[in-house]
Amino acid sequence: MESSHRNLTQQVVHELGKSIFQGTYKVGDSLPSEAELCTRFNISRTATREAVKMLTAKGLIGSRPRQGIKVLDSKHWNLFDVDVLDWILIGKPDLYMLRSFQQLRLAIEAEAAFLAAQYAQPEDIKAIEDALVRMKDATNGEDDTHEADIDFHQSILSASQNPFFIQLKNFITTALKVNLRFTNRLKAVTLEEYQAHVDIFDNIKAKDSQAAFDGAMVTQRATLALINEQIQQFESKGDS
Amino acid sequence: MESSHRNLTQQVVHELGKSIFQGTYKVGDSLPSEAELCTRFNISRTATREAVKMLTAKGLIGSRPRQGIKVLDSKHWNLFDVDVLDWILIGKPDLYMLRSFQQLRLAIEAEAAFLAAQYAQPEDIKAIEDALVRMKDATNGEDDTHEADIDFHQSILSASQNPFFIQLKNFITTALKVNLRFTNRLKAVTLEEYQAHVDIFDNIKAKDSQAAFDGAMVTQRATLALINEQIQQFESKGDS
DNA sequence: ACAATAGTATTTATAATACAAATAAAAAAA
DNA sequence: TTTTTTTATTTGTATTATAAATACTATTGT
Repeated sequence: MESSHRNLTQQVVHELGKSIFQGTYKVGDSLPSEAELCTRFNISRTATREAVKMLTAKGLIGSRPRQGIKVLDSKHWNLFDVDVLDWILIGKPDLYMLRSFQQLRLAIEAEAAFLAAQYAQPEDIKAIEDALVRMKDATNGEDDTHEADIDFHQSILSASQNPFFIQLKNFITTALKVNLRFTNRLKAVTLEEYQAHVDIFDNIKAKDSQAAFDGAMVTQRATLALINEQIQQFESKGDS
Repeated sequence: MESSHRNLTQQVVHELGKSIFQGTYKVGDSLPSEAELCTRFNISRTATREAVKMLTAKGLIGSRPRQGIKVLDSKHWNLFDVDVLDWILIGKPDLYMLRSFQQLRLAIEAEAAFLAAQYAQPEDIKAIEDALVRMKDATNGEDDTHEADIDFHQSILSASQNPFFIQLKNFITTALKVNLRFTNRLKAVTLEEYQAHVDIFDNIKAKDSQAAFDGAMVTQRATLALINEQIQQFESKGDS
């Protein structure tokens, strides 16, 4: 039995949300009617309707009398919602989705580094440094590389002191997880990658915002280039 | 009577959402209990609960038995939700909020221009150009400057072909509106500003992504610098 | 045959009531 | 004082009933 710590309504929200991103219900499709959802999940109309309302609030579906419940066009989806990002991940994103993540990551993380260099407080610097230490330890197998990596990027966003960048922690975290799916290296980050992180940190600590920006940008563009190569490879294979 | 085209639940969502961003209920505060909300809005528990669930889905509030309904910490708020952005605007954002908007705008719009140069389809180019024409007309008072400006920025985001950038249209639109609040120029954009837009468009059309990026970045950094000046002025005035 | 109209059926929207579950606060016991 | 038990309050879920919206059907008139 999964996620029984959540209440009924939230479980249904999760199930339906997953279904949408797994393609069970596509854009424009009708979901089962309230009545049918009740019987299918064996719950009351109250719980069903509340679940529907929550998905409505996240921009995934819309409901009108007689017309039923329909999946809205994806332009309405709140892609930066924590739950939605979870469902994207569960829905097994493809290479194109990975690229979309990386394209926005690049934009956000470079400027976040810039702002961190300007506005980071001592405790922010410490948080970044801590994550960095754990990354180094991880290269020796002493810690989880991936978690430390996530913490590193998250603490830079925090250091920006900007609520919008901070809210994008969810997005960046999911982006890193998607990335991991494709690169699926069994072990630590390379020393080269680690050094790039250190360089960015040094520039943030030194309050050299432009250097921090440039450093992050170079790293991110490199990652994006790799993804584009993979896509090109994939597409030429498909053409033959 | 306002917003009577929406159904009851959504009206309550709007009222409560507004209240939170207007400071009626602050982070950590309890909202009135379900029972009290029912009497206050003169609606059934059904409608009340559905409204609460929608705000919960947007990350604004949380509810637990006996503890009641509380405003969550702002780090949980879905700041990129259309409704939330509306409420931010209604809540009369200050200079610091304006800066936060601008900081993220800068990151997004520069890279969006970069991607637009790479991936824009003919119809995207046309949409950008159309907006540009309407902006020029607006300098002669023939059209609404602000709307044309919004369309210009939105169509660049569309041209990126990236769902995440496209979802950020709401954010950019709100950012532009917040900006307008502070600069509150009665009339058109200056010719200088207009020319900057044209330059970016030309580079996108010429598929020179780096130039498009640089052009957008310069413009955005200039805007940010202006805001920072205003903040500095404001802060020095407050110190005296 | 076609168009406008009226009627019907289906689905969501709202209301009202009842009870269950969680939990904070108070009372009792150790 | 500390722990346990009880109690009261609030949200969570279920059920039933009715209203409102609207797609579909039948009817009517031309």
